[in-house]
Amino acid sequence: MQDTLFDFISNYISLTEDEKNALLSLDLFHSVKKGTTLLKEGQKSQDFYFVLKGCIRKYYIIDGEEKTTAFYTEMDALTPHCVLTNTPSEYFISCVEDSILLISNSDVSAEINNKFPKFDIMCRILSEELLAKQQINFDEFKTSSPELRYLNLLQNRPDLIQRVPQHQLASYLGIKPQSLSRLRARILEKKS
Amino acid sequence: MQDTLFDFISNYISLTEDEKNALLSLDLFHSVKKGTTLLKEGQKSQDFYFVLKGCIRKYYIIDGEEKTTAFYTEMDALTPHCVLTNTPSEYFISCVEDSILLISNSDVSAEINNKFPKFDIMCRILSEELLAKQQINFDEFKTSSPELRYLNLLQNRPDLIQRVPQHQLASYLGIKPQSLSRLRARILEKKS
DNA sequence: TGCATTTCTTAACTTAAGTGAACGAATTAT
DNA sequence: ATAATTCGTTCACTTAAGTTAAGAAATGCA
Repeated sequence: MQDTLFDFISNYISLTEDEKNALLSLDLFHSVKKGTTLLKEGQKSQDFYFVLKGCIRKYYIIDGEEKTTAFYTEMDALTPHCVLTNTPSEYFISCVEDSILLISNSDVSAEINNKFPKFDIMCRILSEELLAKQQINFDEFKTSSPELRYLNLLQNRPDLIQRVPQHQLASYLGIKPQSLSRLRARILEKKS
Repeated sequence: MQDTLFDFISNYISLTEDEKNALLSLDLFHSVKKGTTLLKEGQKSQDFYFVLKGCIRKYYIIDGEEKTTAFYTEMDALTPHCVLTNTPSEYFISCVEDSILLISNSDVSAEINNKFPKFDIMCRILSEELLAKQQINFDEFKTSSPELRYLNLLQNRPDLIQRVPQHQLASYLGIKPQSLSRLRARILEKKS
């Protein structure tokens, strides 16, 4: 399981065995059951997450309705907005599948960065990469219709469509579950 | 005019007069006429922009249609994606109004960061802030209808509605100009 | 296992956005 | 200053998404 973590890290920096062991000794790995809520609206938290296995999602509740805005799967990192701003969270984070997560916080990561300055470098690259990805994603969403968004998802993250409930997918695409059903039927129609 | 720049910078780090003069001596300020294209699709570039006065926009051309995904006004910074990845740009950047811009590039900013390590700190805070803002923006867009997006814009960036052509605004909201006209008429109707 | 709940799909109807066209107003170019 | 283009709005019509409701399928729980 930790292999996923070290694979990920090796994309950015290289670690000695000692460093790897130091990381593992921090005991940051957690098994989380499907359906568990990791962060609630209104709650303050210092924790950020790295998905080793499974899937977590971020969602708002607006007028009593869940609006899912992101899914995080293997090798995705999530730092909630409230951690950065130290304000109550505006959204929820919960587990879509039984998952194994690395859960850390500012204190721990400050300690790590202290011991291994390399990590600072990785964090910088990571956040730069993330910003770039985020912008492209945003642009893609803005410039596409719901149907195109679905087709893009089918291309880029086909696994999501299998592992995530339809009604969560629908709100992720910016539409209602009924519209997603219809849209899929429409696409099948066209193919034949 | 440079006051805008120093006001901005003072939010992050403090500069001595010497440092300010060193910055000014680099001659990074440019006057750009309305309608000027700063970056074209397919083009590679190392330049990034900081808006001192005026407004620039980022847009894609998809199926022959302009899709505006962002407006940058006073105190906004824009680093095109192609600068980060050193790939041909997927979008255009052009001037909405006569503007005064700070235009810099990796070489110059490496030089600045070398002379004034402070700047590195500012850049890190900036990109962290930007990422956070970007995420909130994205979520807001995803969870809103075109009408709500327009009303939010009216709240948060009322100036944009005045200074930007309606058809560019429309595509920024993810709809056609005709729909924006209708939507505005609908809102006026409701008010009365 | 069986019951209850949640989830997914289908359908009919409503509402809002897309499309194509027309026309006046504003802007730009000559 | 005038002609030409671009821009914004309106309209009629089409298409797609929202809404409400119902039933089937899957899931969770006792």
